[in-house]
Amino acid sequence: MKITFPNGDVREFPNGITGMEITKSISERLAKEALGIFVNGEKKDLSLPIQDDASIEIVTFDDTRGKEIFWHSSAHLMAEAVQSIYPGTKFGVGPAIENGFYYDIDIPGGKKLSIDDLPQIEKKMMELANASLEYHRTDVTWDEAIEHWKKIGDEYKIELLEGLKGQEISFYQQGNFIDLCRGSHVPNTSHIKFVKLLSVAGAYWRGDSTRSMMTRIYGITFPKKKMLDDYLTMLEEAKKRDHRKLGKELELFMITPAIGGGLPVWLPKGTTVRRKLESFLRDELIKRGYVEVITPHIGNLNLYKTSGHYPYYAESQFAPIKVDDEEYLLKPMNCPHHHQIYSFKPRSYRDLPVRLAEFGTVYRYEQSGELSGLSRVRGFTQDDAHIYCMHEQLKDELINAVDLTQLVFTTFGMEVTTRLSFRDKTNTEKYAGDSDTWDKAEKEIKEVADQMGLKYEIGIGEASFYGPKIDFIVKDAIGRKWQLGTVQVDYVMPERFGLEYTGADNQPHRPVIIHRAPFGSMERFLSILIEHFAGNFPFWLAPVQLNILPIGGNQNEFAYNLKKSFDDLGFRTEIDVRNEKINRKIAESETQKVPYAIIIGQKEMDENLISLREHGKGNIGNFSIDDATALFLKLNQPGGEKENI
RNA sequence: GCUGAUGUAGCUCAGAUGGUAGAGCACUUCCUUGGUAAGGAAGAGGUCACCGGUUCAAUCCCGGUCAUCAGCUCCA
Repeated sequence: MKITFPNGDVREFPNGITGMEITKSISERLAKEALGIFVNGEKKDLSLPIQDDASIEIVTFDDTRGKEIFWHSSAHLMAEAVQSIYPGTKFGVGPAIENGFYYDIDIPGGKKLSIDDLPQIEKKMMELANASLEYHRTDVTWDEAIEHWKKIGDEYKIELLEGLKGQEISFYQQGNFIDLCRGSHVPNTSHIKFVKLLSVAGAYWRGDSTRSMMTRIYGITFPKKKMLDDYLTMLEEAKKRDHRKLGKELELFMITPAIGGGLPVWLPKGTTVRRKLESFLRDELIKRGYVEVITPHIGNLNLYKTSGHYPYYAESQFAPIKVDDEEYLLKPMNCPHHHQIYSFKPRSYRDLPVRLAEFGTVYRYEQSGELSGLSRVRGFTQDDAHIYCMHEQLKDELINAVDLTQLVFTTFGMEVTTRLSFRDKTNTEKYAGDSDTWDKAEKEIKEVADQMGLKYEIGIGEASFYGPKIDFIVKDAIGRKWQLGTVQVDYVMPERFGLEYTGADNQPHRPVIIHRAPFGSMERFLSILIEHFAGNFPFWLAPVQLNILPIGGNQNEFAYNLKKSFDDLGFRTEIDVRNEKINRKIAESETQKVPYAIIIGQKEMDENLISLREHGKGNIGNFSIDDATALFLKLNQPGGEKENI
């Protein structure tokens, strides 16, 4: 039979040869490192005989698909270790994930693991790995399978099997551990050389909060020690970027139970950064024909009944406030207020689009377990806007809104993924509006995305209740994904609020609304931005831009005059005239991540120069005050740091 | 909200089997006037998260609350 390799080579092999035998014929080294084989694109075990002409691809740990097989096998290995330490443990699911694997387990007697139990499991895993146990596949009938798991009494596996009726069923066994599994797996456990179990946490069975809580163990394994060490170092480095840590160290924000969990308070330095972001965006809004509005933090409950938000999200809102005979809600979003502004006066087709923008603070009662730094909070400010337009204008407006969002991400050099968030058609309860309108809106969004050449994934069930969205998603320092920017199409609210404009035909028409927020939430955006820059803000955003450090008392007057001239130009300048050595002043300036330290000694005074020290770089030499000022002025523009200096 | 863990000085963390606690940094004062990442000394600073219970005695043991962390669920 003919076997085709990824590079196009075709070689002849006897029928029934296994993947491993082919691998060995290529090289001993590859045979050692091979973890799996793709036969005609299908993932298979290397031990499986190949019967017919096929194209094959052998994967190692260098390949993402190889890692997936490796970590999936590691999950089985961990399960075996757990089973041997805690006999009678029942197993849920144990897949490979982006970085490593997990297994959901249920230990008899309701025992819950803690992080202290993990080293013991790791040790057992290494023991089993060293025993070089083969992963052996057995194809079974559904009846055989169900009988096996009933005998063991693992209701989780039984439930999984119920969903697999009529499909091919296979077991995998290594050592004493048998699992219901589709495969494939690495040849034997000896490939798994280094293991680190990272955390243990609860996880609902089948992700359903009404069902039992299992124990989930997260872990990662590698074939080489250096890989594990590098990964752990990377985790450590990531922790240093954590915005909650940097927020404290750089005095950007605080969260205190004295005010309330999930209610961040912006300290002076954090406020500076936030205001700079706001004015950056405000400048863009003006260029793009938005007008700014301001609306109150609370609104009559009836507004939210009209919009439908109140019934949809009653659980996650702060309780209404009763005043006299009326009830008010801390506003959970800005839209209904903006709709009132739209309705303030009759609108003509000539007025459209109307683009109302507001940095609007909203309050949502998020579940306590969800609160996290600035990323998930109960009070936050959206860079919100609502665009009311005619249907003919919709696509252009969507393009403009997406373009603005992209400008934000490119300005900061952030990596984003784009998701078209569509409804889940099977969940009719969740969505307002009729199905045809939804189809139309989703089609329009997709057309815009395609027209703009966006690379996107489609998220079924991710739409909001009133319409589909284009969402922009980024990862934080420790790899968690967060939605930032969003652009949404809404045919529902114009209907509910009876919004109208008079057309050229002198007849009333319904506008379409675009909800959009390029940053999303200022809080969440800042959290990502802090981590993105690891606290090293570009000059134009830095809370303190220039730190003037006189070497001795004789230079203080010169330094103060210098500070004043920089202050007058609008730079954020600090001066350190403490009776301290210059090394200490520099060290503290570096720790605070101030972009430039300006060092003034007798030499500089004599020559009327300043010595510049760039954060993270060190001394960059002496400059005339004019040259330095020109540099700072250039850097003070958004994106200015990207120009070569 | 759920599972598990954690909560000691402004920050980062030690600590004792139950007898009211300690370091480094920061802070205050004094000495040091210094050239590109932390000079020296002294001092001050704590209801050991909060509320109950057990005990002669609780920061430590038990229960509850709040907050934080990891994850699950949720996210207009």
